[in-house]
Parts: sequence; structure tokens; C-alpha cells
Amino acid sequence: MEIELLKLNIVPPYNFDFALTHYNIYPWISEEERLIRVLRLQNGKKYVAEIKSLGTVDNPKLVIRIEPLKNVTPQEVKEIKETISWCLGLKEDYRPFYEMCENDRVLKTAMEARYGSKGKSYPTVFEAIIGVICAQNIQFKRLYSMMYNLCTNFGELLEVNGKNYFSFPPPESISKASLSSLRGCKVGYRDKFIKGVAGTIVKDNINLENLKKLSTDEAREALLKLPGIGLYTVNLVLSVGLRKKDILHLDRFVREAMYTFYFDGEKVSDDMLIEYANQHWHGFQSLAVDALTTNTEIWAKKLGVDFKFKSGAKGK
DNA sequence: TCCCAGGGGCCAA
DNA sequence: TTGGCCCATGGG
Repeated sequence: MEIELLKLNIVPPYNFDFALTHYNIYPWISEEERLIRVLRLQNGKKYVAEIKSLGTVDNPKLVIRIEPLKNVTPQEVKEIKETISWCLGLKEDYRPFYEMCENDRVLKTAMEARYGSKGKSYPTVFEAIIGVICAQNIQFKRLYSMMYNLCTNFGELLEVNGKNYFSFPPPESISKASLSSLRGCKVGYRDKFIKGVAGTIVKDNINLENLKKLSTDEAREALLKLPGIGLYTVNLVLSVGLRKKDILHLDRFVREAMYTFYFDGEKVSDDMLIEYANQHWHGFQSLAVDALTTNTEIWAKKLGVDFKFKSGAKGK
């Protein structure tokens, strides 16, 4: 079955090629010009969705193919469409952000090579939380292997056309897993955070998706109660899990980028970084930070800067 | 071998 | 409130 998403449902510009080549953290897979992943619907059914582009950046058109084909209901089709749209940010209007970049030489340079790209979000808040916890205190490329290991060990297997695909494991599976088996996924000391979050959700019967309806501050307050979620994690979850834009997460990479490009290399306080972002990128802080931390070492050269950190946007 | 990485929790002062 | 330490694991 093919589901079409036309310009009507995609706010241009939309750069699908960027999505194909950046931040493909498992269960996202990029293969032969197609973006693939398992989606687990609210009714528990699982589908493999394959997305390909038949359009252009300015006149986008995407086609989603789903498997298996048996007994697909219209309601399921609707949910798949909405989930993909959410993950790829298809309805997000980035034009005001691009306008803002016109006045910022650094952001302008950073966005030039990725015109029309929109940040990829996790389909569920739970997956976002685990993803960001895995990203703590490592170099980003390790995140890709941690997430792959979690899916292949605890996700649900779906076989389509002789190929194996794994879903992202639901909280129930992770909460039942032993700490040692989680550690077998090479997540290190994060094992107890991962199990702790999953366990809390199951025990207290929390529906994390409801957080999407809350304000940034309300959602932040709720997320901070979960184990292993501190300031960095909560802000990054708000931005990649809930698509909040008025959010700044500070980590070593963001700090280094801001020192380098906006403070002449001087290590200033976090308060100054936050103030700078609020003043200059108001309402688009998370998009600015995404631009600053993606392929940084590449576009920095155009500004005559040899940036020492390597962006993990392209994975392994 | 040693050091540190896109943090968080904990425990002294 | 703040600072220092530890926590796994992989790569330079």
C-alpha cells in the first residue's frame, strides 16, 4: 500500500535528502534513497514504513509504503501518516527561522548546505528519553550502536520480504530486562537510568505522549522527576521529543560551538550563553543549536575556522 | 597506558 | 548552592 504526502501536507522547503543522510539512529534505517523504520501503533500493531521522495525541495512529495499489507484499517493509515509527518517535521514552517538566519553569518553558513532540512524527531517521548540518556557523556557515534543494541535485544522483530526489522522496545520490555542484559547493550552505567525510566512509566502507568499537550515548563517539570534526567537531558528531550523550539540544551559540543563562533573562543558562563541565545535566537533556540552542532567541522571551514569537535550527525 | 567524551547523582562543605 | 568524585565504554 502506498500513502502519498503531497505539498498540501508538507510545508516547503523540505529537504528529504538531508533526512536520508543525517541522524539515522536505529530503528531509523537509510537504504537506497529510502528511509525505513518500524512503527508501533497505539493498538499495538507494527508496520515497516518505507519513505521515499518523488518531489523536490520546493515542491515536495513523499510516498510511504507499508508492510505487511493485510487488514490495514483507514485509522491505522491515518496514524502512520501523522507519525511520519511528526517525525520528519513535515508541517513545521521553518521559513521564519531561515529569515532569522539571514542576519546571523554563522547560522546562515551552517544552513546553506542543508537548505530545507527539518529536524528529525523521535516518534515517542519514551524513545526520545532513552535516546538522549544514551547520548550522555559519550561521543555521539556511540549513541548509534547503543540504540541499535537496545532494539535488536529488546525490540519486537518484524520480518518483511525476508528481512528482519526491529521496533524500538516499549517501556514494558525494558522494565522487565535485567540490568546485566541492558549492560550487554553497551550502555554502561546508563543501565539503571534506562531501566529506571521504563520501570517508573510502567509502575505509575504514565502516558508520556500527554506531555506533548503541555507547555514547555510543565513538560520540563514532569520529565525532571524521572531518573537519569537532568538539565541537559530534559532540554534535549523537549526539543527532539516534543518539538519545542524555545529550548536551549547546553552540552560540551554546544558550549564549544558558541564559544568559538560567538564569543571569540572565550569560555563564558552558561548564563551568558543562555542570555545570548534568548536575545538573538528567540523562539528558535533549538533550531539554532541544531544548526551549530550538525556538520560543524565542515561548514566551519567556510568561516575560516578549524573546529576541533566532529559532529555525530552522520553516525558511524 | 592514559585521557576524555554532546551528564547525572550523590555527598561534603 | 557549589564542587568534586564516580559511574562504563570506546576511541584517540
